[in-house]
Amino acid sequence: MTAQEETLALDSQVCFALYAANRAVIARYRPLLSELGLTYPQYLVLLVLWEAAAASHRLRVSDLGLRLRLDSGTLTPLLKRLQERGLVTRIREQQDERVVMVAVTPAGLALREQAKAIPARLLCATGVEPDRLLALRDELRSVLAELENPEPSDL
Amino acid sequence: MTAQEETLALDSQVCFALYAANRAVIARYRPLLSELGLTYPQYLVLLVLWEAAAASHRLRVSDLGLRLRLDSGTLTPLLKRLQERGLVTRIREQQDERVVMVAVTPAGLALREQAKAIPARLLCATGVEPDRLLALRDELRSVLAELENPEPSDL
DNA sequence: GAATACTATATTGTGCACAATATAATGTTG
DNA sequence: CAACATTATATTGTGCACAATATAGTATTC
Repeated sequence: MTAQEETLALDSQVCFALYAANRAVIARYRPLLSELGLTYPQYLVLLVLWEAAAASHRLRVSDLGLRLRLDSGTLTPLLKRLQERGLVTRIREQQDERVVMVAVTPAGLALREQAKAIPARLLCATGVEPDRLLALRDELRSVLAELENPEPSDL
Repeated sequence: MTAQEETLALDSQVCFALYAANRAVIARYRPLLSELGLTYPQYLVLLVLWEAAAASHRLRVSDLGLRLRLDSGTLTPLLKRLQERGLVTRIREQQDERVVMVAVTPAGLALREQAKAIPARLLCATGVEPDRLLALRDELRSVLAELENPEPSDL
């Protein structure tokens, strides 16, 4: 196998490890989130909204998108589903009617109490050491930052 | 912030780092794969099929699924699209007609020549050090293996 | 060897992701 | 202030993921 062929081997690729690990994590979350009637992306959206509510920060759809790296094509229907369930409000601004503010309702905030136990339950169920996870998170963040740079500076 | 609330902060979660990094990697692949008319999952499928062809191994749909952790609901339509483009064949076995064998066509194999340059081009474009990527890959694999265990052994 | 269980793939339906475009409001410029 | 550009969200269309179910072929058991 040549060097270039070797790099095309599935198992040698970081990208596949990332792809598979991401889906495996989501699969582990699924039964726990299903108890709350939430999907994984909905849960991530609520994490941001819960934080904003705790800090009394108002959030626009685009703020959510920046934070989660998702666009309106993903967020609009997702938020509508959460709204239909009475978990969030979507209110168009009066000063600037292009803007839609998103916030959790009391019912949405109440879900947070049930969600609190999820990270610990997951950690417990999978048995991965917390220190390794923290190190992995930091490394992923660092790689993410490099990937989001338009180009490497030294070219 | 209590310890349980802290674990609910978006930025403290490994899961989000994994989710965001995975999509960032795919976004980096997208323009390169688009030159070949491929999506990222289609590329992963072809990686496996190219390897199988090189090793003269015959692959069933379920073999692909095991390798990529995808089920027929994902693979069947994806493979049909590749088949429509003349890149793969899907042939039902005569001995056991429940089984469908998948293989690349000559046109599909030809795509491999163009795909060979992709990993190097990506590495170059992102400027992440190869050693860090290898370490990250190994750590992700290890976590994946633990996640795919039904339960931790020490409970 | 007919009833039953099992296996492999396909189909259907829901919910993301994301590109492309549309809509509508706001800013800007001559 | 009218033409134009810009901004923010929504809509449409395609392609995954995955649960649930269907279909159809194979193996087993009495």
